[in-house]
Amino acid sequence: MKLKQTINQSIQAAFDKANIDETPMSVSEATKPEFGDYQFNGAMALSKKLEKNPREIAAQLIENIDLSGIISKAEIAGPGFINLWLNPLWIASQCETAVVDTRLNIGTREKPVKVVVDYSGPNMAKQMHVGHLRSTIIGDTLANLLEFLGDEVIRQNHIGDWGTQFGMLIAYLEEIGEDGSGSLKDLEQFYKDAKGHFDADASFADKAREYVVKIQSGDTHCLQLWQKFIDISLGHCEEVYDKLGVKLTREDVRAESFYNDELENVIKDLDKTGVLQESDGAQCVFLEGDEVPVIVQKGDGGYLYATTDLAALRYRAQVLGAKRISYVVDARQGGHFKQVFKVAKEAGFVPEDVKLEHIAFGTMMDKSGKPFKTRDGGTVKLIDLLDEAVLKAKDAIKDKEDYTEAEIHDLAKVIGIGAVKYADLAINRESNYIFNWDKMLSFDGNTSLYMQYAYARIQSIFRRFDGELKGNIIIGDALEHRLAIMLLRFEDILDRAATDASPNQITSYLYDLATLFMRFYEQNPILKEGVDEASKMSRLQLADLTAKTIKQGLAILGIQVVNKL
RNA sequence: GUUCCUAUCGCUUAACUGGAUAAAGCAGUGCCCUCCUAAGGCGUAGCUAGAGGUUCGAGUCCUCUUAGGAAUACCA
Repeated sequence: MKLKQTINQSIQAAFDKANIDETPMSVSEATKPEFGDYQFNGAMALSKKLEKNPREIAAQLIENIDLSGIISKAEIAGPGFINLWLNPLWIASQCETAVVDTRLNIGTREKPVKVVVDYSGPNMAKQMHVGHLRSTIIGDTLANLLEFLGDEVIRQNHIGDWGTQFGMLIAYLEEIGEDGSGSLKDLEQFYKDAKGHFDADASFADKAREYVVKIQSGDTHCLQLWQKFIDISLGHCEEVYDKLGVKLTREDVRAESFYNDELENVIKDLDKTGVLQESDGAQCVFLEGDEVPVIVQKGDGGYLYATTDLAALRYRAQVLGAKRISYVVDARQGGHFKQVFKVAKEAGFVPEDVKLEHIAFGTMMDKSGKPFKTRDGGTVKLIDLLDEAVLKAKDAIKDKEDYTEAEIHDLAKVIGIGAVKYADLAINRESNYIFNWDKMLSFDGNTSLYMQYAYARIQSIFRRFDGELKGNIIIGDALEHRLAIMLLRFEDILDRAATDASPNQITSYLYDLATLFMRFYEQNPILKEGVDEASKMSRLQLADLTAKTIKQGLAILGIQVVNKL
């Protein structure tokens, strides 16, 4: 239910009736319960334009607000605020509609947008490390979210599978002469071994360099080895995706190498549009206002990542037909994307009406605020981090209840992985993220565990109830009123989170919802003695809708729930 | 040097995009289990980096200052 839009329509109707020929600004949620449910602040904004004092305008509007439908009360306050109270009967009926609907009465886009979400993008020469975590988690959430809202989402995993280091790696793979699966278990080690060999043995180094040229010129044997290497490395990534519950598959992979054949054309076409300039032997595009050019071809004829990105942008806009292209990449590459986007538009690779956005996120830090590293300074492998999360989760729950081994095993996975994801998604994505095990696995505060607990607690109500849900939702007291409105806000929250690509708006909302429910539940007994049947049924339905909303919200974040915790 | 980003309570974050007395959690600190999961709830204390400006109204917009961070020509 698009709650805000619905209220806005009522305000617009009041404008029309009052013969004010303006488009009102949107209502917003009231800042305090005393100020009603929603407030309209537009009277003050119009004061100058209409040459009237704001309270006068507000009074005029209030006379024309329909109080028989969704709004039950409207009051002027302060300099010209209009406080609005929603009709409890209407709220109740909307909740009743939502609770029996599989989509919780959330609409799908009238005009679905074809959107490419580019995320994860691991380098095939190395094991996935913590640096890939944020992109993978945030990107997957964004894709889930847009998908749920009805957009046509195309996931793209722009893996790094090309470049000089691969010559060395496949030369080494051939040298040790295995099928690869053994030594490649630990890519990090394999890379180190290859590098050691490369540095120590001049003839091997020559061979490695030779292999680079060979792959690039399409030598079948070398390409086969390369393909094998990529397959195994990608397999490692898929193991991580699987553990994380991220939906990326092989079909989503459009590797760097995928664009190889296009790179030459990119340069040619840039030249045709006249933006290309030579500088110090390199082919560059100089953008207005930028000191440093975008280099698209090196002095030696080689291409750069800007070239690949341009090819990818063109492919996504023209072949895939995307209208929105979102790159979920570290904030430090902001400058690069700004430039590449500009070049792509200027050169006509991407039509003007296509929205290009860099979904930037901050760096992952350790507890002391330094970049996240292992004790000896190495990068933390993602797979190890996830395994540790599950172990820690196991530790956290093992004393709480009597669980069987199997139950602990399953619970720990859901809790541990959920904790890692939720903690990442719950903060403003643009700020640096301080990784803290104790915090993310805490039962208190805005954590996945609290959300999962809230959900499980509601499920436990239904285990005790064991009957048939019937009857109406009755908004009895202030907490029921607030809870019901909170539930109806879900779609507004999702819409905004989608526009801003900010998952933390979803986590904040879910947390507020869960907290509000706990308060409601504390004050309004459901299954206790003495609760009349009508209240019981009403409260059960609100509980049900709360649980369903939490479940759906977490599902978008890629986090599972459990029935019992 | 230049450009960009950030600055909200001891810590991590909100503030519906310019609206009323800035809101949560953690960490403090009280209180509530004969009571539907105390893995919960209720209290309590504490904040917009500084100076100007725009506006009826500024954490939010503009200018300067300060402090952090990042990017900065052939790596991705």
